[in-house]
Amino acid sequence: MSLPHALLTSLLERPSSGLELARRFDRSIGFFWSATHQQIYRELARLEAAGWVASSPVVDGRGRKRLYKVLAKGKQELRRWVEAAEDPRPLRDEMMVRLRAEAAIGPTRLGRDLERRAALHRAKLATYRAIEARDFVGKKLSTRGQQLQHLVLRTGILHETMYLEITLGALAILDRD
Amino acid sequence: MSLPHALLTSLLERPSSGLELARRFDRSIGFFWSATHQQIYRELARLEAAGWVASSPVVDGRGRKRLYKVLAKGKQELRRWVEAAEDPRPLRDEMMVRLRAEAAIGPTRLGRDLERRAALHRAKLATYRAIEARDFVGKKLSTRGQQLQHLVLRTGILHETMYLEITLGALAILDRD
DNA sequence: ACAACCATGTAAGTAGTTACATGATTTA
DNA sequence: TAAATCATGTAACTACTTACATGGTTGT
Repeated sequence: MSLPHALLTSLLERPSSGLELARRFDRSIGFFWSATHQQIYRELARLEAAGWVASSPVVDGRGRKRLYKVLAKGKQELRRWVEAAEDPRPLRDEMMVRLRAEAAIGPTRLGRDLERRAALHRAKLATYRAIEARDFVGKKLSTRGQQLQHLVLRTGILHETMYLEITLGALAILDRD
Repeated sequence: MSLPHALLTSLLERPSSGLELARRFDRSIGFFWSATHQQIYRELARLEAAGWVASSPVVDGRGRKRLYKVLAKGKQELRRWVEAAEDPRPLRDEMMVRLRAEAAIGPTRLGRDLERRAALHRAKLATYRAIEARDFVGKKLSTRGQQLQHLVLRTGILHETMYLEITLGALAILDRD
């Protein structure tokens, strides 16, 4: 159950409205834990009911806009969750299932989709590298927080690099026929 | 929606009962798409209702045991699914959320759980490497199917190697204080 | 006035998890 | 005959997705 804690983290970094959170999720934290605006609104209501955040209407904002802030109880809960032991969720990779299926019934036209996906991996990689160049390259004496944020970004880069290689490896095997 | 197709693949490799499938899922395909026996029984009933598999009672087996086989329509559906274009599911990594939270509110005792997880990654890695040594090392002239299966296994090895490194990297940052 | 956008939400459905239930067969 | 194991299921719940609804604000 990471979404409530992802929201708490994001709100600690900057108090926001639901839609602002949804938009920030399309970048930063959302790269590792995505959520739609429906999920976010529902979860914000739960966080408020639990006494972890408080909201107030924004007077100069449009319509029903509300600003959410983390309360002390919310920060406590976030700390509890960060320190709690939890097993990693088992790997779920649909493409591995497709590759085993192709091994059983192939040859198929799986290659077309693999090429499309290679392009997607390259695009994500370019995005991550641009963020790294902008925020982290050439800056020394970084704080603990910055080093951790850099590590998270490098995880994304390694992940995409690895899956790009796997995709190209699969294409090489399929093209051999 | 990969579970029905993972089951079709596994049943193509060998016709089985629900429990046998559940057990095979703890090894092989289950490394990439895990499922409990409850899910598997429910899904087998759906596959049969859709006319993709057929089942018959096993006379010498115990109790209500049934053997499931893939029908021609099921094989067709599997081929359709393998060839269909589908975007990769967005990355979901709870630990990345925890690392960002720790960057915001740290220091915490996250390190204890990171060490526990490093051990889990090492154990998975040892399992995968043992399978690789048993099934793939030193065998040449492998078929297309064997090459694909090896690629799937190597993906698992790369994945665990990478997350082990990330975990150790996070520990190095946290231990600096 | 009207389109485009901002902001929050409801409703319905699917996938997956957790806990429990049932009966049959083998083994000690 | 009791315990362990095999085999299949039901029930209740949570997380997530997809489609749609509602009303306010800004720009033309």
